Amino acid sequence: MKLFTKHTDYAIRALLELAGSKDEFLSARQIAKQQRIPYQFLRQILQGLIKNKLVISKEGSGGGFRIDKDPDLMSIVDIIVIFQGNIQLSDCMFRKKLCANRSNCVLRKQINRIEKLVNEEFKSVTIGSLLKDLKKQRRRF
Amino acid sequence: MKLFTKHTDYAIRALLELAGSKDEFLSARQIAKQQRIPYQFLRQILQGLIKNKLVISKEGSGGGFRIDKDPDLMSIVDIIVIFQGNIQLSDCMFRKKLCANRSNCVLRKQINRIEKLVNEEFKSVTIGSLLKDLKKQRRRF
DNA sequence: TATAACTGATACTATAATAGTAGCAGTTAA
DNA sequence: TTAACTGCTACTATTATAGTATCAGTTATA
Ligand code: FES
Ligand code: FES
Repeated sequence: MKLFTKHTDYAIRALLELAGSKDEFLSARQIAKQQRIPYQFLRQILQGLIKNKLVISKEGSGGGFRIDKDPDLMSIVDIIVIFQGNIQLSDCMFRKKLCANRSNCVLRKQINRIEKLVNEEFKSVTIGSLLKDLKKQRRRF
Repeated sequence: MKLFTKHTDYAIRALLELAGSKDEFLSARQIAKQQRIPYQFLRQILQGLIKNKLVISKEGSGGGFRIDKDPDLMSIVDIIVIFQGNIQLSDCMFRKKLCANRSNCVLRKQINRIEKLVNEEFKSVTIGSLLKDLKKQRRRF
């Protein structure tokens, strides 16, 4: 099971990179190289971040991307939602037709409970907090 | 994202069915009909449950399956593990090669933390507890 | 003792989700 | 003018999940 797809994974790395050099524009090429993300794939992802106003871009030579929201307010959940939709641990409700045996579905409420928990937990993990951890880690080693 | 695949989903339903008629042998055909699970698919799943000693089988005419472990000790996690392996919210550690940029991987410890939480929570949900919920529900409606 | 109702085992196919690639059009700095 | 960029979007590859099909062997029962 995957809570993070590569889209999300790479988006987080890219945002960490961007949050780390706040006022500069970094090109997709630079980020891809730094984080070893496939270039064209990263570009798709950056488009997603643009659309959701987490970053802004500058076109043309010397252009690139810059973060456009306080990293402390940018949670992992926000990013997951952009690329994978809402966090759901199981999606039977989402497939238009309901559970085959809906009356049996006592499981659903348990799933929902735990889903909520996961959401809460990941909401508190932000690009800002990760960046802080990252800096701490680098200082130590 | 899927915490439960169909394997797990159907396994839980089948076990609920079996736990509900503890001492009888139910055939795959019966369970499939009752829970509207594709017959051959269900048979695969039951084989998995046999291998892991959650149920026993009786061959031949009049044969079938019977639960073989206290439902209260049979947690959802046990079942997930059989069909999907350990609960992991993200699997980059599992793909033999490590994160492209491992030094950036402050995310990992957060994921692990929340993974642990999910595990704990689902451990407390058992076939026994679900069956109890189910009976309560049926009484009410 | 024939047969219908079963399980054991396993190979196969179909579908959908994820991951990654390619390429053209337009923008901008130098 | 050109090289370094982004915007956009169609395409392909790979993998995971879901589901099907079959054959061999077992057992109750008429
Ligand atoms: S409503 Fe889906 S597990 Fe039931
Ligand atoms: S070790 Fe994988 S998210 Fe990093």
